[in-house]
Amino acid sequence: MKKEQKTKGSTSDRKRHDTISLYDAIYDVVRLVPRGRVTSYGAVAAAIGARSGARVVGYAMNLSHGARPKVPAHRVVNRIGMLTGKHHFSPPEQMQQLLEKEGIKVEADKVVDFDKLFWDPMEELVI
DNA sequence: ACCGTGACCCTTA
DNA sequence: TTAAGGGCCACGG
Repeated sequence: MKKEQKTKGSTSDRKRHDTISLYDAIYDVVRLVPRGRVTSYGAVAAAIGARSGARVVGYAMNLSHGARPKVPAHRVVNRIGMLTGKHHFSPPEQMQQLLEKEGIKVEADKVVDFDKLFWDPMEELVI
């Protein structure tokens, strides 16, 4: 895959993931999301310590289309519980369908009781 | 190597 | 209260 191109010697310890890619960490965290629960992009970003922000997480999700094992991108929503990425699914309704299949209710492209169903990866990482 | 784009989030008016 | 703008980083062309 990607090798470390150290053109600059002063990389310092900015990245904690030298051997693995940032995307791998993101996928791993997302895969940790239990069935029937949801999380947010910001939570994942914070979990991996990516100050890059939630934006990169969303971008990673976009590439997770062909990631193996399958990445439950449908369980990842924005911080208000809105299905911002639904439009990117094969059929846009697919995301909502998958959520409903897991017992999650969705209304107006928003996860019902998002606050209760919210799953913070950080809590699991602490253990 | 530079520029534009993006499944976001936070601060300020 | 709602609305708007800026900022952050990574990837593709």
